[in-house]
Amino acid sequence: MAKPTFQRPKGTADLLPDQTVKWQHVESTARLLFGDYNFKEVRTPIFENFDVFSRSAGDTSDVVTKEMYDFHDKGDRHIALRPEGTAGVVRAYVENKLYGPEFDKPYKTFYIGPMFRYERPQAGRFRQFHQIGVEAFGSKSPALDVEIIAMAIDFFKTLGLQNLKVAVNTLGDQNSRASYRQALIDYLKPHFNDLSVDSQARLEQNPLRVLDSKDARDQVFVANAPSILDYLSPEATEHWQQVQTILKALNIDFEIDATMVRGLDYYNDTIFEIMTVDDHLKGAATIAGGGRYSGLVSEFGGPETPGVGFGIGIERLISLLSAQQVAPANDNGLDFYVVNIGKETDVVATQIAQAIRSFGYVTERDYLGRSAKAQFKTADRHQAKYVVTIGEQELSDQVANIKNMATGQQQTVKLAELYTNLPTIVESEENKA
RNA sequence: GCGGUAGUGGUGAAGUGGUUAACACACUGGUUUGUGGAUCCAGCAUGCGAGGGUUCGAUCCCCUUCUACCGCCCCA
Repeated sequence: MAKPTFQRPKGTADLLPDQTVKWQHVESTARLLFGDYNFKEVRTPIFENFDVFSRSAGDTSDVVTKEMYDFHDKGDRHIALRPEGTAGVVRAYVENKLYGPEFDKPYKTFYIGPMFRYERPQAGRFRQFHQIGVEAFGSKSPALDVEIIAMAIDFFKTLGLQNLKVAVNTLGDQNSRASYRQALIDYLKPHFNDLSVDSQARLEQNPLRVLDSKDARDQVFVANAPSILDYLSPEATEHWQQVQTILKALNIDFEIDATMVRGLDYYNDTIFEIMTVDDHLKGAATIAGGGRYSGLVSEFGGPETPGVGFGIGIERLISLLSAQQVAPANDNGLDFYVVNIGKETDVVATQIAQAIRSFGYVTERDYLGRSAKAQFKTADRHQAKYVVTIGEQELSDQVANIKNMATGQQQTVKLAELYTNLPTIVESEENKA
């Protein structure tokens, strides 16, 4: 019998050091930049009561009906791994009474962490994936919508991304949306039999989704479908106009995509997506999506409070970064490598390595008792700038050799000197070069 | 949930129903015993995702399963 082998769960990934540098870069950039916009980080549980998500995302959304990663725990509680970040943050906002008068409005926050959806993995899609998301509660200002879009773009530009497209649309307020919904149904009903099977179902549950269809049969009708823009209430129109005015004032390139619909049911008014026009990601071109919502906070028992936010897919973002070759490379160059020869020098080798590290130099040594030649090869492979060599003779003389790997020159220094004055020695070496 | 392609060592990969599973890279050791990037030499898969089956015999044929990749749905 072979030993049982273990594989990571379907749709998950192990991120190894050459990947984690990129992740750290993305995350630290987000923390820095979002901080500039005065957004503060929150960390909420990665699992919640199932109802937190089913209540917020909408019962007809695919996320709830088929993609929820849920289970019953030992206390028979119905738990779900979060499929997106907004619901948990809203829950926390209400539970911690962050709508209280002592908190700033809008309450601006961001989060970074794993999300889970039970679906078939494929390009840019995983069962555990990660999002950087932001939410701002308590203001209906269109300026906030735009600021959030601007912040996302700022973030991508800071990372060095190019070829991005910003698509914006409005869903209108509750009334606009309801009347548009009816208009759409009235328009599509006569063509029911010519629609794709998927769209026939969508027409019943969420007719706006038909607009999003990629099926050629549907697109024929979508092209001539009534536009949401013609059904906006005066308030919704004003909000929408103001969003565009500010976007233009900030010189943000955007296009209005009247057929854009977002997957989660809670959105209204402004929605947007940022996607790449690189064909690298193809089916996963959208790297950020978000919009304005209302009703969520009250749904969780808080006061009626508007919100705006977006989510960025970190996997997709990093894959784009790599494709556009703006991802940071892993730098595993060493400052020092300690070569020790003979078993007797094993203890002092560690003492030397520790002393060098205490000055802040990246230091490695050999732990396998290998030959001097082998140790030098390793030092070279790791591009060590200096190699410190110590053998039995040096040990009894209380000295060590420091070799500058670039020049090949080697000098002998007293151990006491190395322990106390290494930076000075290094400095004089660097001045020579 | 549906459809398609694939699965050989650390990596890239060749391969065939039948004795020792090419080649390359990487790695390790050596080229007179304490010093690096070159050359040369040597070592490195009882194993061909897993489990069954067919067969005298299977990495190569069949079934199941797992996983990855691609597409649909949907989405980050």
